[in-house]
Amino acid sequence: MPTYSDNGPDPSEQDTNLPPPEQHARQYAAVRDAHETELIEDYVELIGDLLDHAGEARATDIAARMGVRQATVARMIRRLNDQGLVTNEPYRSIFLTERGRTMAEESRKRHGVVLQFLRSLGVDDATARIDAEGMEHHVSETTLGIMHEFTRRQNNGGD
Amino acid sequence: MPTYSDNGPDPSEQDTNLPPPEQHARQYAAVRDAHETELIEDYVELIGDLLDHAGEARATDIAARMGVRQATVARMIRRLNDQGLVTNEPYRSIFLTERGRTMAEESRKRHGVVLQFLRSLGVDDATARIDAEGMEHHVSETTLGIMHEFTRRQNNGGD
DNA sequence: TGCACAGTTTAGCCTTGGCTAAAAAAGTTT
DNA sequence: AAACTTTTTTAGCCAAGGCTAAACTGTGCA
Repeated sequence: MPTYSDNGPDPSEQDTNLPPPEQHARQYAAVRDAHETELIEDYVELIGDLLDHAGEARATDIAARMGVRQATVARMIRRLNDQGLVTNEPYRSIFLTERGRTMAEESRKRHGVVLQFLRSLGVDDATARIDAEGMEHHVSETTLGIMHEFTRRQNNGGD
Repeated sequence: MPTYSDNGPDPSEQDTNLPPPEQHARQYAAVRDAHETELIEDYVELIGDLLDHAGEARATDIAARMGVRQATVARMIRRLNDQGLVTNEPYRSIFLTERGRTMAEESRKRHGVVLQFLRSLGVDDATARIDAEGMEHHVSETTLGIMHEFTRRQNNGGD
């Protein structure tokens, strides 16, 4: 039976010491890597959501939902196109490529797991949505699995 | 006309519907805001840690631990100085101002709560450290409080 | 003392992701 | 069809945060 409280050696000591420099550097590098991809993922996820819910993804709607100007969106769309994540013909709606769809689906799933986890923890909906949006890109697969399991138990148990 | 934007409170539907555009935009805005401050906070936190543990904070050490070049650190130090977070004389070690110390302390605390929470959840130490580094800046006060409480219970209960 | 090396700083390049302003295309209304 | 509005695109500005290369300072050792 896996348990939640199976943490490592004496936690009271571990916080006060710094990790070795190389490990420390890898931690920050992981954060920087996440930053590089996360905006891309957010756009792709949003485009996927818009396609599903509204049937089309227009630059205006993306801009309104991202809270940025259309010019910013236009340039980002070009970048997504360059990276083979979307297809778009001038002055037409935007669609996801196969790769784009895969990314959108993964993002959506990941986002959902984090959001539900936060709700399961007892975080109110509005706060959970904001936090999930930011946390989503910094949660490893390992942690994501644990969050998923936690949520499942919480929902089964609290029935 | 699309109807997806005016969704009711029905909880089973909430995941599949998009939030209203303005709320959606505020979520992304919160993430962008966090990004603006988080690197600053990371530097200040690291400088505080180095001062505590090594007695001084040298640019070389900061660079090694952040995993960036010294030139990058040098410019960041200048920014921190401009913002009244550190004091530094040319070719000398770096120190925190009162404001810097406050920020470092808050960051350290926040970081600690998230890290311990992840450990309490059952995440292994190395993974927890990486995830905490990224998540730290995206966790609201509300959620932080809940995480803290969760950890406390877990540690008391699993004793 | 003087020289070499380590550490720091400066200068300047690149990409990203905001922005505004203005041009161009599409859509709507009269 | 012409005129007006909305949407999209393009051009160009700015700050942030990486980088390299080179200049400068300080320290330690022969």
